[in-house]
Amino acid sequence: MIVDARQSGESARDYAYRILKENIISTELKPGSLVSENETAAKLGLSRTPVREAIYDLAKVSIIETIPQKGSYVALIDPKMVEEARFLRKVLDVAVIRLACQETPPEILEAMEDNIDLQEFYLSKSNAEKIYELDNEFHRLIYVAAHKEIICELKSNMLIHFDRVRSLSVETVRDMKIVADHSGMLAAIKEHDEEKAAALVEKHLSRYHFDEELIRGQFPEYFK
Amino acid sequence: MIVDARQSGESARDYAYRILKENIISTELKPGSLVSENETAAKLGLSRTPVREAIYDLAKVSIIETIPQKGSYVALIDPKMVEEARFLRKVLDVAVIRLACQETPPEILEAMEDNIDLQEFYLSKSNAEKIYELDNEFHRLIYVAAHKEIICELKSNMLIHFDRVRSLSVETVRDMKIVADHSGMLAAIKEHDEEKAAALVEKHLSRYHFDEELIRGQFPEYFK
DNA sequence: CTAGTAGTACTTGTCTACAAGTTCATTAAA
DNA sequence: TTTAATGAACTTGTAGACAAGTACTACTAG
Repeated sequence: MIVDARQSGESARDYAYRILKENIISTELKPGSLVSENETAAKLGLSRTPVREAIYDLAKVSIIETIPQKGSYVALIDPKMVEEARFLRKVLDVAVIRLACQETPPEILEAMEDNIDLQEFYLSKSNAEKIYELDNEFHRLIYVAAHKEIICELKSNMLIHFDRVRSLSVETVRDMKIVADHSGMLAAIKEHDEEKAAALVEKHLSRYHFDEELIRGQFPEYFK
Repeated sequence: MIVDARQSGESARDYAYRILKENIISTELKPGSLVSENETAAKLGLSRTPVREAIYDLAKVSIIETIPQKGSYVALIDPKMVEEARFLRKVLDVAVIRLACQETPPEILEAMEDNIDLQEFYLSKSNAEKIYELDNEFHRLIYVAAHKEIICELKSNMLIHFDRVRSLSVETVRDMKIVADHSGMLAAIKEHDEEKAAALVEKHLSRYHFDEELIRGQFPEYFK
């Protein structure tokens, strides 16, 4: 497990959650592997309690399976679960961008513009990790514009299933297109064009296609 | 706080979660009131650990607010949060019933029929509580038909905001209509009529209108 | 009488110990 | 050799103690 330092102001629970989530998405913690509360606590320099709470959070969206008195395991990749995550994202993203088209405060529009500028900057630097972060933040801004922050939070937990298979896919020229998609979405929001925005979101999400057969061929032992 | 007995097979955490949720929805635990981990643990005959976990779950959907070293409080009724819950329910219910219209296994259709029969039975007995349970179960069956069980679970957590204001509203002749709505939905699913089903869901949800001004007038101190 | 301070009684955050169950390897008996 | 029993080493579930911070009360000094 890759453990980077605890950020200042981060509670033990949040720290454990962040590290576990990162390691599950990157499959540094392999699907099916045991995540012991004690072992994790030792690695993070914490006690069991906050680690346990973080594991429980992850278990709530079925990305970790806890069997009483036996152990907590990173869930195998379950195409049904990936589909649930994809579905949730699509349905909510479309519904929320429609709201954002109706009204988005100028300061959010500015934040979106700044975000896209940064995306283009890191695109020129080929910094995929930064683009990933900015991508998430851009979509979160749409939820903020629609006053749906809690829903955004719920969605992001479920998205772990999605992000994990995404991290297993070899993607090359995708970043350029997604930055362009974001520009299009911002334009649609400014123009109050719901239909255009909704169509863009659908197209955008289709870029994160999950080629199950390909990944299953490469990592058959990761699948349910 | 009203505490009924722990069900067999129910973990301490689930028990604490269930009791807290019921008391928050019924406003037996009043908005703004303190929910002490120690006090709750004592009342339920548990230790702090499972109670703490339950409180944390509720805090994740902002129905409880925990202030470090100060206390955990039942959230005041926040119209924004009620709206987020209503929005989540509407968007997901519509999307999911569309899927169910495409294909629903016969055993689920049977379960839906049985459920509606029971609703009609309890309607004749004027048993509102049983109808409430069957209502929830009916909608859950739609999610099962669409293979979206986890999403249903996520939704139900958020719905606490919605159910709480619902429990504050005096509703009289609503039950008859909602049972009829359910029959209509089942028919639409059988006929694979997505548009009809979606329209019915929208109409159905409009019956749970939240008359903010009325409730605010009655319980101003419950509001944010 | 007022202002400030110390103390008390709470709160949550974290840690540690113990209870109870599972798994697996080792050992002894058939 | 095979099989069954036993115990050790794990796991999570729960409980309770301590740390640290907040709020309020009562007392003391001016």
